[in-house]
Amino acid sequence: MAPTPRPDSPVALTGQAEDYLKVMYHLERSGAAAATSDIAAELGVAPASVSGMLQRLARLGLVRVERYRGARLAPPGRRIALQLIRRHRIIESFLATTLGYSWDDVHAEAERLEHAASAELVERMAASLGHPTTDPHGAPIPTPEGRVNERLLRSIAELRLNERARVVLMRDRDPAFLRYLAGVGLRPGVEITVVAIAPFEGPVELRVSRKRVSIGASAAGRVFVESV
Amino acid sequence: MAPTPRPDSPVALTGQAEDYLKVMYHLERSGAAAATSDIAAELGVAPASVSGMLQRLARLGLVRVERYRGARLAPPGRRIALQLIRRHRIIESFLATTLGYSWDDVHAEAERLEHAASAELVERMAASLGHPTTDPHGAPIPTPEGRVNERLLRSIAELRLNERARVVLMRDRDPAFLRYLAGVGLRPGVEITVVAIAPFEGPVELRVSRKRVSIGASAAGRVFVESV
DNA sequence: CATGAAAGTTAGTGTGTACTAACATATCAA
DNA sequence: TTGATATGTTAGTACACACTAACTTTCATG
Repeated sequence: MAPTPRPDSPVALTGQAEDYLKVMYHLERSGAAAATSDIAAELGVAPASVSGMLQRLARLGLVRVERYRGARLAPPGRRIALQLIRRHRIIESFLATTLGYSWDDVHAEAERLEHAASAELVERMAASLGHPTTDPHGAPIPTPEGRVNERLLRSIAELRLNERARVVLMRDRDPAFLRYLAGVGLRPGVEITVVAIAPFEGPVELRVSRKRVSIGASAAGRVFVESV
Repeated sequence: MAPTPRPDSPVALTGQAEDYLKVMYHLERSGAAAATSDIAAELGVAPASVSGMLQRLARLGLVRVERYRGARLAPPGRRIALQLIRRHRIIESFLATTLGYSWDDVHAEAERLEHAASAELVERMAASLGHPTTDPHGAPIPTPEGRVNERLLRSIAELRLNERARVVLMRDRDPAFLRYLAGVGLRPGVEITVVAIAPFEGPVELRVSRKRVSIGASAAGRVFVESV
């Protein structure tokens, strides 16, 4: 028996396979194909495992792999990823609203429940929340069919002076780097404003939740944001 | 990596292994050791698969197997089973109470969620329900530590005239038989009263939710009930 | 543009969980 | 007591998913 698929999923995927699709969706938001090593870092598995899974997903028509240069979601894979993201965001909202979870705690719980919850459960949760279209971080919740209107992703390095934006993801696998970013307040969901840009690939100065922060140009190139 | 265990489980078991323990718990309630074929029928797997899993669970100290004559839960296995049953019953109650599920629909959903929900989530649900000690069918909800006060299980054939009892489980693998029982109203949770007992292994007449039902002695021996 | 580092893939292996087919044990009935 | 039947186990296989080690491709840079 395959490991407990949900009854309503179109193609019966395991939770692991779903996670690969979700991670790929997030990685692709910055425009490029999802790199094997980025997927691996995001999921905490070895790159070799990613190669294997991508082949399985390609066989199912969910992703398109270009050997040695990353993979992109095929439309059916993208739909599944978006439905998973819908589940995730609605479950998070529900747990926080109805069960008094703090916003830091919901993520891990939602991460597991999103693979077990049926479409019906998610829709009941959505209904009890009044069918929200964004989660409390402002991230849009895809429709049940898997449509979203997500804004263009750019890196901080591409922003203009005084521009405001919301941090969406970090494109880096180094935990020390991620800790550094979190330490200065750069976490997904946070709003920033560009206060100054030094010339010649110099540092970018930001306002991050009322504090001034200066980060190097290369760090700025790895933190992705969307317009607000 | 092991397939996504919950962070709080004492021994990190997969959802499948947990299901075996749960089914064994229910089967053992009628006193005898759980038979390989009964576990197989309950889980919808081949008996050979059960033999294999029982060996793995025995290695973990969760069950004690007597070759060719069934298996029983060891105390740690029983504790895990009871915690799973707690999860299940609280999740069912929560879905029905808070999200408007009907009592027929909750089972399948809870069946999947019970493996994904953390102890914290279950306790939050329990708190929001006012820490119930029985589910709406009257079945007792084990404590978080895995204690219950379950009444003795007997078959309908062992009941006395006019005795009332609640159906708990059917000890049979034949789907046609199970359909027949469901057809006459004999389903887990239903209350029955013995109205007449024919002598010489004759049929037993019952009142099942306001209707009179007569079942054969051998069928009566396979439907297990608890006192109310 | 050659080359070495970084990134990706393949090969081989292990574990969990399932299956079927073949064999072993238990049990009931003659 | 001895079979026949029901029940249970082993052996061999498959698939999903992970790993490490070894190999290949890409790409940046001297």
